[in-house]
Amino acid sequence: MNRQFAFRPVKVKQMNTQLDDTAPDGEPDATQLILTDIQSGLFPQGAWLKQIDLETRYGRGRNEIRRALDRLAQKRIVEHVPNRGYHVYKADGKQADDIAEIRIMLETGIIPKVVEMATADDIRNLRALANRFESLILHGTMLELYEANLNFHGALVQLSGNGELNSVIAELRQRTSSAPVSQWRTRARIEKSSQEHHQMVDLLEAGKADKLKALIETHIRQG
Amino acid sequence: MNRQFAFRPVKVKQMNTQLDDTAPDGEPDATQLILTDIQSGLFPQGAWLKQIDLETRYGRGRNEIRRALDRLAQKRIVEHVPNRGYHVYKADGKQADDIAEIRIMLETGIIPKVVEMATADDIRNLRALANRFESLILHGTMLELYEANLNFHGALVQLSGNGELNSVIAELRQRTSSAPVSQWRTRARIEKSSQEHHQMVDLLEAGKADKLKALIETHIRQG
DNA sequence: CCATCCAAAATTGGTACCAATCTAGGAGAA
DNA sequence: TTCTCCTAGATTGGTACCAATTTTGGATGG
Repeated sequence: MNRQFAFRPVKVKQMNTQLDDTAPDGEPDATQLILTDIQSGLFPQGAWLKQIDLETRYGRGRNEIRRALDRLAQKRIVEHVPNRGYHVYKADGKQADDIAEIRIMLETGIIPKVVEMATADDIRNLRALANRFESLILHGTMLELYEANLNFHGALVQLSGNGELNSVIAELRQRTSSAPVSQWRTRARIEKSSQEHHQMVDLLEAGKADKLKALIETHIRQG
Repeated sequence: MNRQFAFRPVKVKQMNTQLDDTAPDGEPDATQLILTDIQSGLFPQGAWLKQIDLETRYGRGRNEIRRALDRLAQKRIVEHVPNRGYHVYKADGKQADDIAEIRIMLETGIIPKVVEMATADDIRNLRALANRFESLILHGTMLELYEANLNFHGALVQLSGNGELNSVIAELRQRTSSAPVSQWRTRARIEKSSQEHHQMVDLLEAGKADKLKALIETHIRQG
């Protein structure tokens, strides 16, 4: 047969490029729902996640729950014990330090490139994100604060032009901050964080790479 | 009731701390099997992985195959298209560069600590691993070489004392090297790599952190 | 009173089946 | 012939069921 490429009406289908996909209907993936409930402190460290409970809570089939739990286990957010089930991972102190160390290496490592690449628009954008975090201290929930913080750091990382880095860092952050966000930090610490966000933008604008690196290091270490 | 902690014969059960678990019977997980077949080039880039084929090939139930494919999709080694199946991810050039960049940041970032921590035993061990790689150039398969290389770098990272770093780097490596190992590199490049392994051990023994960093950077970039 | 043992209930996890969807290939019209 | 439409086959993916394992709570014996 000759016509190897007949033209047919091709239905383009969206592929899953995201890590945690959302259904096109706006129905969020069960993985994300469970993760949020862990981060919000609803499921504390060590809690057992029973499949039936999750099934009824999120209104999903057993299958989707099982898949979600397996994914969270791969990300080491929950732990799987055969024939016993899944429970929320207990973050070790040493482990948290190790992960912070990795984040420091990555988030400071890209700073030279970030300083080089940042445009005036980028800096405006970062300022907006820093402001958003600041305003949420008073009027937002802890979860919103947590996400605003993620957005700020994510935007900074994005400037490096390294598309893979974001997913790697996001994954790392998910691993530690599964500690209840409710008692994330004290109010004083949060306000200090907010100030540091603004300082970071200032240092970036001034092009002071070394001082920015040092600030990020302390910022992550105390977080 | 008063006795909150009654002593019963406790059956200790092994938990899954590894990323890709192997069953206690020595039956390897389907995820690992498929991954190896991808890395060995049996399933080339873009190939569709049909569930029935995998089922018969590995002698596993449909369920385990599905779980394995989902895990590989989470790791971005395969891509999932709804109602069409899973196919081997096509590695982008830019993406490979980005991942190499991340590896450089991490593997050079820990060098100060590695230099500080390394004992004479550690150095002997590294030499042995470098020798093993060298000897496999002649008598080993490409897959064995690939794994020996992983072992060498893994041992080096291990010296940093950062337990999390290994899993992060291992995951990164899996993402790029899903390109067929068969045509991994030319013979000349492999021999150069082997030489560099030895040089790295030498520099580590001499305590020359900066030169070691530079060598690792070029080593990763050309790999 | 306390530890041990046993049976019932609950939970996990695998297998089989079936509906929804897509692809391949042939029949029919221009 | 060449394009379009349609049916048959293949594949994916969800649901339901059931076996294996564990936990719970009470009965039994020291």
